[in-house]
Amino acid sequence: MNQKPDYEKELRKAGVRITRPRRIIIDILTSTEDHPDAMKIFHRAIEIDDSISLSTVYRTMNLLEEMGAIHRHAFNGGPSRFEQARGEHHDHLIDIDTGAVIEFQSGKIEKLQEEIARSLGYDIVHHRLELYGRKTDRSS
Amino acid sequence: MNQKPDYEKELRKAGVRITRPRRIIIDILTSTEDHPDAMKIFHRAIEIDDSISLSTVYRTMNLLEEMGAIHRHAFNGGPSRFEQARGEHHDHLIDIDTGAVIEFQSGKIEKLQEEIARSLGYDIVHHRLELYGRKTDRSS
DNA sequence: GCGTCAGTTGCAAAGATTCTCAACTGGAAT
DNA sequence: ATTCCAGTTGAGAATCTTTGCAACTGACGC
Repeated sequence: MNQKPDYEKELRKAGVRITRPRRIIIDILTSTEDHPDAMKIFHRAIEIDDSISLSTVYRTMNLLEEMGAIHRHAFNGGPSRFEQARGEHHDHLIDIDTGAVIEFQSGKIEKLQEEIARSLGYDIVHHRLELYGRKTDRSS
Repeated sequence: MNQKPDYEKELRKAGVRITRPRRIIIDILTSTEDHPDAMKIFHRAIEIDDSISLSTVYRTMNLLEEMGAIHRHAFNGGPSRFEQARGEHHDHLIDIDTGAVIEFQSGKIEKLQEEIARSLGYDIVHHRLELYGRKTDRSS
């Protein structure tokens, strides 16, 4: 139900090695529906291979984030939580009151970003757009 | 040369107290041109009042960020760095290779964001748009 | 298959950030 | 000016994340 992009191919293309810890961590990310934090990923990982270290989880998260394969969210000071960037790129609207994450996408915005970067002499490698909002109040 | 918004008035309006530590920290932020991290702000603060704690610096950063008075940047795993949100709102293009921060603004993008949030039933409180890019390669 | 070497890992330690809680303090009301 | 109390603070503990380094291991060429 959930498309699993071929991260291994992408990783190899990016010049990084496919190691056992990375394979396990990627499997965990591609097969979950929630937004686990590093510690949660670590616990799930050591059930499969108890030699994996928390450092490696963090390092892999940073690696995948830079590649644009996952997104990182931080709610009110808590630890970062991660989510697979499956399929189309999307951005996030975070509910300030509940921490809920709503995904959306806008080709128009993406296009504008490209234009802006180009005019400044840059190529966009990745980007982060987060809207922090509150449910429109219709009562009171 | 650098407009200093009346944060005290804004703070009071938001229902938070104007305390001595906060006044000092805000002064530091409004009178610097760089993007200091929490430790740097802390060191500058204790020169003025050596009773200020690092906790308070962090707490004040979070407070001001939520109010939209400052922006937070995080480069390749390093500590967060802060910047006064002076005048017009602007977004950031971060040079992946050097960590340089280029500011820009786009009314079009802002407007699109509003539209998207409204269509999802939200009012935007604040937002973060960061483009991570690399200088367009004209040689090679 | 075997050797090689740069990329990767685990561990421990350091660094960054948040949290707990008792003591303190703005500022509103009097 | 004095009182009062919710918001704030400092100190240190706890939590989260990155880093240094020696040992290990993919991937490539032979």
